[in-house]
Amino acid sequence: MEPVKSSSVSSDAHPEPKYSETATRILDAAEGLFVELGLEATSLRQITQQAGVNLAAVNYHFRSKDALFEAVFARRFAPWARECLCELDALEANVASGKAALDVEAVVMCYVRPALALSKDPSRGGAVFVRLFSRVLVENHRQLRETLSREWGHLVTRYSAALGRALPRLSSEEVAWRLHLGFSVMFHAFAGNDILKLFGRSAVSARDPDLIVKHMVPFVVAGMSAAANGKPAAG
Amino acid sequence: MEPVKSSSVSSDAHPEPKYSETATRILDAAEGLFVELGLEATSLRQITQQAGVNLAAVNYHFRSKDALFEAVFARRFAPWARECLCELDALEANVASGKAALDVEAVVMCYVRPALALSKDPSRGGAVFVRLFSRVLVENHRQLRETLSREWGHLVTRYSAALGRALPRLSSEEVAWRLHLGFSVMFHAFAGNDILKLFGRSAVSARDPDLIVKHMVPFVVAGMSAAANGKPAAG
DNA sequence: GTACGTTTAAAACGAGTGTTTGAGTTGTGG
DNA sequence: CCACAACTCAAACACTCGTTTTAAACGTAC
Repeated sequence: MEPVKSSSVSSDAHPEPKYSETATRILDAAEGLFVELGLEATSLRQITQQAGVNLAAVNYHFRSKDALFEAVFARRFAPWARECLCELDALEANVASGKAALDVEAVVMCYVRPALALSKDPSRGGAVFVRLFSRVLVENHRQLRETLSREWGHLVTRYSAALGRALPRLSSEEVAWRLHLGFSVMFHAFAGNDILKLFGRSAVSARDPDLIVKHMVPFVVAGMSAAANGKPAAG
Repeated sequence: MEPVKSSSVSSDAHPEPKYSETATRILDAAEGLFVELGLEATSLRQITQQAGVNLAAVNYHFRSKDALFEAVFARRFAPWARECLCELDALEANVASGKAALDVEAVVMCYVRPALALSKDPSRGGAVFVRLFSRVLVENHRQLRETLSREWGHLVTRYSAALGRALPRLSSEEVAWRLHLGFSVMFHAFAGNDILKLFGRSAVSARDPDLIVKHMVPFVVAGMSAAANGKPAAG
């Protein structure tokens, strides 16, 4: 009676849940509407109408609206997180074998490359998922806390360790701040959260992923590598 | 019959609308709930209950839920925008009279000082409003487009011109990108959007405004002042 | 006192929500 | 053929939403 899949983001090997065509259509429609209108403002009837399926199908394939939201998110998040980990593993392997230097830019690129690949691949959600991710961050959805915090926390720990090795003269507290600030830029830049635009047109075409990377990486690398407390803050 | 105030953010001089005590209590309650739950997820009944007023009062003092949201936002935004403009005016006056140098940090501080003052002043919404602002940015609320775009656009033009003078060797397109990226960090840092935390605990106590400024300003100044395309992006 | 504009109170309205039900339809294996 | 899943469908459920309506209380001027 109930085909409800287990909704862990990824437990061990590759428990990637396979969805039926109807379920996939629901996920696709929901993904687009959630990012455009928000979770609360999107009704199941809008989703099923856009997906061309019956209303009850969403409660059949998924358990509830909240569970659907979780599934929408988990479907995209897990592969992307795996890719980030692969980048970090590759970097550390290359550093260990002397084939690469562990500098700030190398760490930054371990995040930029998966985000760039994701942004350019519509079959994995493309930029839509990145925007959904940023909404989740700001809106603080409770239902994703447990699902996310474990995997995400692991990733953060890895990035933090790598950046700490790239910035050996900084205290661990300062490394944490650099990571916090640097990831803030990268994350919101990929999500297209253009504060300068704010409903108007911007001087910056902030939606082309390659352009974003081109201008963003030097900015982030310079910020992360800034001299420790070169100047007092409040002048 | 209808005490509905004009809801322009600020037309000319100081048309600061004065609200009755009931209306103020509604605004305060709505502000907190909107930022905590989001616009759609917050019901008028929650607002009026927390404010200790009757349900119909919100449709009497304001016209509708959307108009209330606009009023909540406008009440905080206008004074803050004025403060930003004052900072820019003061900087340019000091530069003109030779009392100050127009460097990147000076421009950054023209944004940081008002944001810091606002964050530390609960009587003007404090950090709550900054978080509301960031929700508005990400959620792309239609009802604020017209209200905001004019004033905000003016502010952006001023900051852009100032930064352009502080970075004379950069093209105007690159200046726009620096402004975009720098404001992204500052804005989300003040809003407390901690991507590293993401529901878990963070290594960074990202909610103390003074600490934020201390670590953020060197980061942003270094990023904005980075050498133009010092390194190719994708390796 | 009466009259009036202002503000609050409680109840009701119609529309839309997430969810459930139960019957109907398909496809596959014995 | 039948049985048994997997799945779809239309209708209904109980509920909450924003908004409106109606009546009542308040202060002030005549």
